[in-house]
Amino acid sequence: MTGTFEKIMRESLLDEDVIRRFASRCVRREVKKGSVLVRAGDENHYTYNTLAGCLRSFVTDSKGKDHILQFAPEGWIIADQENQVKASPALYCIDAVENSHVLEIDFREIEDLMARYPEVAAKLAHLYRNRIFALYNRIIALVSQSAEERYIHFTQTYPQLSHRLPQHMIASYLGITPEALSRVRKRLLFK
Amino acid sequence: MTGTFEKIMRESLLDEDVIRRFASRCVRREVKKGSVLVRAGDENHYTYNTLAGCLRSFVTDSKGKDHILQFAPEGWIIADQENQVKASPALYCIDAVENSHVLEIDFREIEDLMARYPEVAAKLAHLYRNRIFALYNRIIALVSQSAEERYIHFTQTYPQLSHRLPQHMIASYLGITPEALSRVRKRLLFK
DNA sequence: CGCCGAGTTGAACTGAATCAAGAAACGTGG
DNA sequence: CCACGTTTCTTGATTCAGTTCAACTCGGCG
Repeated sequence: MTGTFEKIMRESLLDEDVIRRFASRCVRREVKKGSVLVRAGDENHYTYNTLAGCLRSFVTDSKGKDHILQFAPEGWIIADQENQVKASPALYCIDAVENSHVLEIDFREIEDLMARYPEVAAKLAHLYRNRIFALYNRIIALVSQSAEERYIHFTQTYPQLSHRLPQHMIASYLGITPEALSRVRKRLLFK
Repeated sequence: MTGTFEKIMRESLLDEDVIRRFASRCVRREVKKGSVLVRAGDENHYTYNTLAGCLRSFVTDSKGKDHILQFAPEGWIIADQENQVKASPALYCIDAVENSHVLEIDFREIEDLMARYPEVAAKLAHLYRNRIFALYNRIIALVSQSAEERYIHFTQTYPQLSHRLPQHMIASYLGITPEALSRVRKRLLFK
């Protein structure tokens, strides 16, 4: 199974040995469910590409409550890049929701790649842009929809994920409590 | 006053005549406060770069309520790019919050620029990435903070904007009602 | 078998929405 | 420059979605 960055590089028609050199600097890791890849507050230089399984990123707020920012099932890229760009400690935690295979990539390798091969940067720009669309949609959902509407929308958008993930994580992602989600689901049974 | 894209092209050391050609295809427009640049549901091919004044983008939800997604004061870029990438009608409206000077850029010009000059794409990738950070922070704020906390954070992050904008627009951006914001402000006076 | 995390259910509470009405600020035309 | 109508902002009363806290069930796993 080949990583997302490799795929992008290949689509950008980079030399095979450039790709190999990049790939050689990525570390394939097998991580157990629950293991932590990035801990908030620590220094962190890695971006992860899930090959199998599922990762997530989350923040812990001032009241000690967790909020899931993103899930990263197969093929997804997940990272707390903000701390890396700004050279500050990690803001988010990243851990494994399931036993997973991941590619661990040094952030500087990606920066280097973007600087050296702008065609890769162009592809990443499209990737980023799509992420922006998704985030705007999530913001709209948060400000305009009820918990029930957001849950329905989630199950429709990510039908596979909504079966794989524990309910309390979905609740956290949707910005509601596990109790509230439980009640929403109960209500939906009668519809 | 030169546009943001021009600045990026110049930083990317593109030929002066390429820059001029791009600039010649942008339309400088003077828009009155309240005038609508993009109407949801319409076809739309433009990205806007505010030179002076302030624009905003917003959605109208199923209950007829507006939600502001973004403000674009001087130097900012604003667009509903999702509809353009997907060749579907606009999802958002964009209008002028103040009398403004804007640069109207055909989306295809930008796509073209990115395809032809990957170094520009690389710069845009960084721009997009920063937008992603901001959006994540906004999501975290929405799920973890009270209306009061979000308002305080907004005034600290955008002190200039928080004075220029009408209160009900700030409320809309924060995802609360104007009444709620009015009460929050009253409460803050006693602190 | 016993434990522990996940999910459910109930009851009380609360932050913000809603609805309604009034006050203040604004700009537009005479 | 004033008068008017239109937004914008404020304040109060009520309602409601979702939180909180606590107790209980269930299923898996050592």
